[in-house]
Amino acid sequence: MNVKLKQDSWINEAFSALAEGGVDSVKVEVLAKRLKVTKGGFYWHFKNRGDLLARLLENWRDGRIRTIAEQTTTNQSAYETLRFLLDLYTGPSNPRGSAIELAVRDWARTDVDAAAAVREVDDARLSSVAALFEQLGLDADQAYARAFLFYSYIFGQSLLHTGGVSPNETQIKGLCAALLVPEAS
Amino acid sequence: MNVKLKQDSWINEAFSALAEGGVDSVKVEVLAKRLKVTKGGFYWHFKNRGDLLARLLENWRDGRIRTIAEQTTTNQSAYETLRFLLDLYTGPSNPRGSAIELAVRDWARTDVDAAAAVREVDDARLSSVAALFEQLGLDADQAYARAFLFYSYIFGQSLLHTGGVSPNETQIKGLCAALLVPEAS
DNA sequence: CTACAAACATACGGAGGCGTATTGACAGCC
DNA sequence: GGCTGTCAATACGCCTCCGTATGTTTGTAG
Repeated sequence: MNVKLKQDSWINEAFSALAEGGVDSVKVEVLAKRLKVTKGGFYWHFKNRGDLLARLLENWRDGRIRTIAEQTTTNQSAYETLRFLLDLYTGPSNPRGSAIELAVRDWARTDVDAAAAVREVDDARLSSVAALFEQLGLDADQAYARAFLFYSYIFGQSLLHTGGVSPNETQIKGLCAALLVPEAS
Repeated sequence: MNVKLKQDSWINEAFSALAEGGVDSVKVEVLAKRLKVTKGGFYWHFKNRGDLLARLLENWRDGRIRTIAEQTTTNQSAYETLRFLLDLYTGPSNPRGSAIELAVRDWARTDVDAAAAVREVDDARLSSVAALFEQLGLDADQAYARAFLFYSYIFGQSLLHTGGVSPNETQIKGLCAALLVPEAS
């Protein structure tokens, strides 16, 4: 109960640190200072730093898988759902979430557990979105390819740092959306 | 001369560390150990650690901009050039280069200089590839949108960790390529 | 052979990080 | 009021890393 709350406050602060500076900046003593406590209690809630990181990973993985499941089991049309997802992850919707996403993916480059979590999340997302594309009449391979491009584009938004070269941004987004999501049949 | 060589060996080793573990793992004493020397000489070649990192950034930026310029000023058709680039960055062509790319982009999340370098590289790449799409008959906005998707897809290859859900991979790549690069007019 | 500069070695101080051990504070309950 | 479990404070040892200061070698020009 209350234990869970205190644990969660550590985890929450750890996610913030993860978002701001990657795994390497998730440091016990830094988190303690931010929570206005010393690290004395940390080792009550967690076995060690690795334990915290493992919980971070579980937490992130489960949340992402649950979210994509919720977002794709609406009673809207597949077309509308796809458009909705694209709009959702294409704006400055959730900077913290995007930062965590990128941090975890970078983490996955050097940690097998993180890589496994990312793989599970990606599989869930790709199959969910591919299912939506299949509802638009595409065969399995076509749908999977679209889903892959779909998520690539979303990550591209966070990853590509474009300066002034970009023309009117909203128009570009519209063109990309039109290329990714075929018109409703 | 020889000075440059010794410096470059530090820089080269630093790039390897960057590829393997991100900026935070570019550590003076670790590099020294790998180079079978002590850190005594490091501070002869570089002012401090930040100096090394700045040189890494310049080095990466210049190399990437030069490379994309070379790869897009061929005497092949725009269509063939686009296909070539897609094949090049879609296989396991250059794991080290891809790792450095991702590491720098993660670095850019917390460092303004890194962000500036990434921005310059992205602008160069996007405008170069957009020019190719324009040669295929697309207008400026359409070409830019295609270029954005083009690079998003390339990064998606490195970023999305897909497990067994993916069907035959080469077929998917072909479908993505067909969606990204329109047939020659 | 000498002299000087380039490059590395050695040794130090300081900071920040992890993990442990011990003690202290503050519940709720009997 | 005492007991016990929960959580935090304090203090310690150890390690890694940065940066500096100072020696030590090596190459090479004169």
